[in-house]
Amino acid sequence: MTDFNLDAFLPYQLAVLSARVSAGFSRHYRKAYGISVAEWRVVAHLSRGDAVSVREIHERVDMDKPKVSRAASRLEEAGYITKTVNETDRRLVELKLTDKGRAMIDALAPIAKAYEQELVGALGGDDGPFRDQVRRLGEALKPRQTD
Amino acid sequence: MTDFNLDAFLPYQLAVLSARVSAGFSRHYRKAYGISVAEWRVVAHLSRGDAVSVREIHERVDMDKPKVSRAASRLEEAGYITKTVNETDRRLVELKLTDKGRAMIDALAPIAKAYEQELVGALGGDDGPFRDQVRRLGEALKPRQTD
DNA sequence: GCAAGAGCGTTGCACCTGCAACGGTCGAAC
DNA sequence: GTTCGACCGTTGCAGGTGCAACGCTCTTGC
Repeated sequence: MTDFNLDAFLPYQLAVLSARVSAGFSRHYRKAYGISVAEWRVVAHLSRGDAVSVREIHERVDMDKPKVSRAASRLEEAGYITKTVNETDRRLVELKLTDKGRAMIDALAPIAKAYEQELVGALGGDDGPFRDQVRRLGEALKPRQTD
Repeated sequence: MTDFNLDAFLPYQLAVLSARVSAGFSRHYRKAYGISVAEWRVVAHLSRGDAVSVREIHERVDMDKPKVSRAASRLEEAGYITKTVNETDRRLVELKLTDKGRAMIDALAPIAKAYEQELVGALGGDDGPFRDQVRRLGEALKPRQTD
């Protein structure tokens, strides 16, 4: 009889860890700004400053197009970003932070850094090897087959 | 002006990694058995053999009660488990694998082990330190505060 | 025995997500 | 200039999720 120990199963451990980490951080912006994880990702990506298309975010952040599109719509409705049609290519929609959105990211960025430092502390202070392995695993799984 | 680099943000990296790892594994059972991640977790937890209540799974696996309840209902409908009321405490529902469910976990367990070995390989062969840190981080975030 | 409170699992509801399909726009070939 | 194909973003739809509230059952105290 198979006795499978879920607790020791790496995919499960990672899922639980990731959910806790995300929940721990999202509590910092969920209440204060009313945005979700998906919306946070879009805003964070826009913090670089230049206008970005939906497709670009879809490729850089790992979210599918509809998810980005809806997150952007919610952010626009909340006044954090603007959506304007690119006049040289009217298929593209340019997303851009408003002043309100900029203020939000300015407030959240240090909180994010601090939260990350908490995590690093929990790791024992040296996060280098851990991050390397996270990145290595992510790379190994990036494409799409194995089936 | 804040320039937040999402790619280097640990919570983001973990979320992406976890999603990829889960997707990579779920492809092994999604098509073959038509079950979701939540259902997989319930079945895996039931593989120990004894009947288990919804509440016990809710506590052990990190899923809230409604999620466990619905996953169990789907599994029952698919014929993988049975749900019976505990006669000594009629508030409790005992979940138990059917022969069909047992056959599924017997088939999936080696696949899960093999998949895990793939991940270990991608880590460079020595997964000990990585698992330690995953566990340590998970422990640090287990309770409920930071606010 | 009975009432109040706590525990367990389910259900309602609003929201989000994944996938496929769609309309609008651009570029290439003729 | 037209037509065909590709691309971009949005929308429909079915299904899953989180949270709160509910019904049923057990326990506790009287």
